[in-house]
Amino acid sequence: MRFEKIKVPRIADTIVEQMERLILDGVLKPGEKLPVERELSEQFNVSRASLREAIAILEARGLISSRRGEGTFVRDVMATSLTEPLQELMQRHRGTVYDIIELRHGLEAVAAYYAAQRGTDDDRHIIGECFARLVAAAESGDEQEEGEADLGFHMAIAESAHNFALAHTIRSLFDLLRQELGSGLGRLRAHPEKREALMAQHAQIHRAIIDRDPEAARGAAHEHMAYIETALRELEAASEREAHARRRRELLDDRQATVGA
Amino acid sequence: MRFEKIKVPRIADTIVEQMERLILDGVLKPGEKLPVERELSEQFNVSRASLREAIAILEARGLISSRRGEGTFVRDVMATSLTEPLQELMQRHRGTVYDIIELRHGLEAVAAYYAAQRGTDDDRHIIGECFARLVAAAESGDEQEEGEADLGFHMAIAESAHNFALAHTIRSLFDLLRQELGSGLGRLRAHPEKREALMAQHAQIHRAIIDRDPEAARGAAHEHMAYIETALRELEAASEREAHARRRRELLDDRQATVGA
DNA sequence: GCGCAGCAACAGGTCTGACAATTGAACTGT
DNA sequence: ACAGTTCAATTGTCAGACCTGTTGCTGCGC
Repeated sequence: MRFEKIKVPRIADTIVEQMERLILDGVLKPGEKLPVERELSEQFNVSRASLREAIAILEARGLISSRRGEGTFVRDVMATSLTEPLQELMQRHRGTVYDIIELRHGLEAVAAYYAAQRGTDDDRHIIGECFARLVAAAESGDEQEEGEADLGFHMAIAESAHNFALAHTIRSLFDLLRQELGSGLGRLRAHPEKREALMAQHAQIHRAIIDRDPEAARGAAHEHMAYIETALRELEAASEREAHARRRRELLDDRQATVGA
Repeated sequence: MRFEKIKVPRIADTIVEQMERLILDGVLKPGEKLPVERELSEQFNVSRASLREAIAILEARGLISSRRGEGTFVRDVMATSLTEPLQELMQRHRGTVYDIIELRHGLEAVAAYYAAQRGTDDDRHIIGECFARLVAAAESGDEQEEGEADLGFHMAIAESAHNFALAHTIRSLFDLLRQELGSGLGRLRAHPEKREALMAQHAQIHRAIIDRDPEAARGAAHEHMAYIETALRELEAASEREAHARRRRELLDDRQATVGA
């Protein structure tokens, strides 16, 4: 006979559940101030330590926010993105995106190599169609469509390598990068000369695979990813400089205003 | 004049950030048991209450999980997105082992390259120790130990590449291969000349990384994996031929027996 | 009345030490 | 060898204290 293992929920979790319910049901409205911790712990009949753990969890989920000296407040719960833990982790730590791009760098090169080596006629046909879609999207100027077509093109290559594990891994990397990379690549494509460089690289990869030239395909994929990596880094550095300059200008304006007055 | 509001981060948040970093960097490996709370709070020089809030947050984010009476453990954040579907895939399709080896082929080359390029002194020291362990295991003749030491050596290289995505992907591949590949590599090492070839390749990779020669490291890793791939395929073909010959002989024996009777 | 310094109450943040509940392993008697 | 018991380890919970930032009041001088 099988019995469920008895679970003894922690007090903090129970409190979190209750308060989550209250917030989601709208009993606790956004912006509202919660009772003070000491009072709450009395109402729940738990120690303040347990209550504080519950608050820490709720704050981690973005449902409430507490400020020392002021109190604890209910936040707007619009952003209840139920993303995977890893994605949240990546958003909090800058630089992890480059780790993934770097990994993709290596994998794309391998995928292009094998796609050129053992892709079938069907594979090449599909890759050709994806490439045509990418070109069309680029000419139409539809940002969204272009991004999707880009991913589709690379995915078609990965599939053509005829390696389950490789295709699967590349696909998961895409999933991880979809939001992060989307905006970055969008800004990248805003520069005409960079946009053309990307398209030229895509064409080169396409050509090499159609020509069944594994080495050339690998080289082209390598160049493509290297270009993306450095271009994104430059972009980030540029926007950083911009922010810095803006801060300086604001400071200067303030000073002049003071002198003028 | 505009000044940034000075922020006083809570202790718990600081701890969370540090531990997340450790998990990303692979210092805290999936499944690993953390030090007990009292010891941790001592190391961080904070009270146990603050540490527990940090733990509660990390648990809410799905990065760790703690069980009363047992301890606190690091969860596998990559598992959901990388390993899980791959495992199903492997069980459904036979012969995907070579796909995975091929994938590993590409990953190991990249890992060796970056390990040589940006491995720290500590990293090289660890790799050296793992290599020594591997050599010792090979001389002692302990099959089990040699297999583990082999994986440990490669894992040390992967971690020295300082790319969390790469390290975690290779780790999950090892988990997949551990059962499947163990026997294959064991039979491979049964042949003295192949065993020596593998060891020579390991030594070459080791040397290249210690010498900080990325290209050489990548080349050595490439050769190593290519050798394993072809050797395993030959081994399989050989045992296939053997089985075929045996079937033929059995068939022949049966016929003779029939004639005799 | 107005502006301001100082002060006090308040609220979250941290620390300490203790005890409770649970688990896994060591131990012990048979 | 095995079943049952004990025990140490570890997280969970509690109570109380003190620290630190925030708010707003109060009283003073003008």
